[in-house]
Amino acid sequence: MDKITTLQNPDPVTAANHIINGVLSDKLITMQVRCTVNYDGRASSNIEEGDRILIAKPDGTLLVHGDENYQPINWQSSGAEISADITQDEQLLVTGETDEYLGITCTEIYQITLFNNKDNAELRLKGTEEEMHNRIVSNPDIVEDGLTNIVNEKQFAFGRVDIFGNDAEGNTVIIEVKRRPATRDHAYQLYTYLMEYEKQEKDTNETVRGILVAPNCTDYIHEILDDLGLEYIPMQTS
Amino acid sequence: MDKITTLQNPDPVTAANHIINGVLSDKLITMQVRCTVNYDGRASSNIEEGDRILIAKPDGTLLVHGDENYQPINWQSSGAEISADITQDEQLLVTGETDEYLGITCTEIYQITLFNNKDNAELRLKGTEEEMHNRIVSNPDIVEDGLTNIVNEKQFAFGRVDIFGNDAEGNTVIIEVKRRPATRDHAYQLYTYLMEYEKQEKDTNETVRGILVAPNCTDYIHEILDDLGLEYIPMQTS
DNA sequence: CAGTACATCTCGAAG
DNA sequence: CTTCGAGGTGTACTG
Repeated sequence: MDKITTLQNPDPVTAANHIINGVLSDKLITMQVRCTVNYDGRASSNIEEGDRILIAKPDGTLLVHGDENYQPINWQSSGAEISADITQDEQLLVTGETDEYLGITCTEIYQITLFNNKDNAELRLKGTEEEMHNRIVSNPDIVEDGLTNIVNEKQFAFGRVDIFGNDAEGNTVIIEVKRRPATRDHAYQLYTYLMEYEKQEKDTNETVRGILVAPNCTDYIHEILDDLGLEYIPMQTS
Repeated sequence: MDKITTLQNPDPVTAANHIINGVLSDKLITMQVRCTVNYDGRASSNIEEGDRILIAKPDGTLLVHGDENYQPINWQSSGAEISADITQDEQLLVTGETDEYLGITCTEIYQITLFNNKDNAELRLKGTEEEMHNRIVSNPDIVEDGLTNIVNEKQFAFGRVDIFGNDAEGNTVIIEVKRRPATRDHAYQLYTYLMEYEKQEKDTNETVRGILVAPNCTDYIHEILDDLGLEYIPMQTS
């Protein structure tokens, strides 16, 4: 069978049949069309007529891409039931339905491509937060010399601490790890852990330190950390 | 000029010229190819050979879509410089570069489509957080009877409080509004505001309450709010 | 330009 | 099945 089946400027009925064909045989479908789009679900929207690219995937993903931006202008996530019909005024209507509705009414159909694709490869990604955790746990000295009793992902009533342990002086250390430059929210999260730990878990005479580990930190965020009595240690993702 | 220009099974050199042509004339480019993908930037990744769809937009967006999921398996956001070249072993290499690098090496080129699209339509979306703010400010009773001195977006040294005011007993009220179900981060944010307000702003005898307004809240989040001495008020987006 | 917060977030993993 | 948290999050808006 051919990898590619392409129709150019089909009439709506031929187009609908072609699409249904592609959906039934698990093809990756791409269309260049002029269309209006209506969405109703978690939010609702509709868009005026324009030229767009549609992608329908065998897993039920339906994307409407315009001429700019990473994001589709409208979409249905995987799991939708994709179908094609003819409206009363003889136009192609492509729909993706779950409990939400996405309808694409096509006034012009420039091209439809069915792609009989094969893709078994898997993506391997490096530089994740998990990797940073592992590096710290296996060698805590990269955060600070003398850290001991390291526990990864320690659960408390108030939340789950990324890395928990003691410093060289025996003080309790709560470490929050981020793979992105530090933000206010990161500071708030660590601060809340510190306060709640002190309220719920702290022994008398126990001193608790909060350390934010991230690849970067602006002066502004550093001030917030200072205000909140927290420390910052830089660490790259890889 | 034609809306659509399509090449099927071009040789790599013809393909590269066609792509460069499309980029220079601001076309929306779609390709069906067999390729490997390498990414290096905020993270890094590579993925083995497989059949995929490429989309290159005139704003510099470059998407590599597989046969499942809303998300591309790899991409470059708008602003990238898209180009096409021939490798030493005579293969088509499509790249998108900013300070990050995305390289797509094509071992098979099934089809390339240039789409001379026109899209001036705008999307209108309903159900935002701003709407919720407005509803509360114009009628605070929907949060709680007797709220007064309501200030929207009040700025403090420690951050910007969504809604600030007094309750019927004259206590200070800090309200954080979310249009989505409450999360841990929302609780931590509000808690930090409360603590910092008490530390920096509170008069003697002043009592401060923190209220999280959101359309929904799980038991787990409600426990966290309870632990932190915060309140939750449900409110729908529309 | 950085900082901030929303999003029809998506998506995978864990409980 | 829901819940939770990360993501190369992207995106718009404010100062």
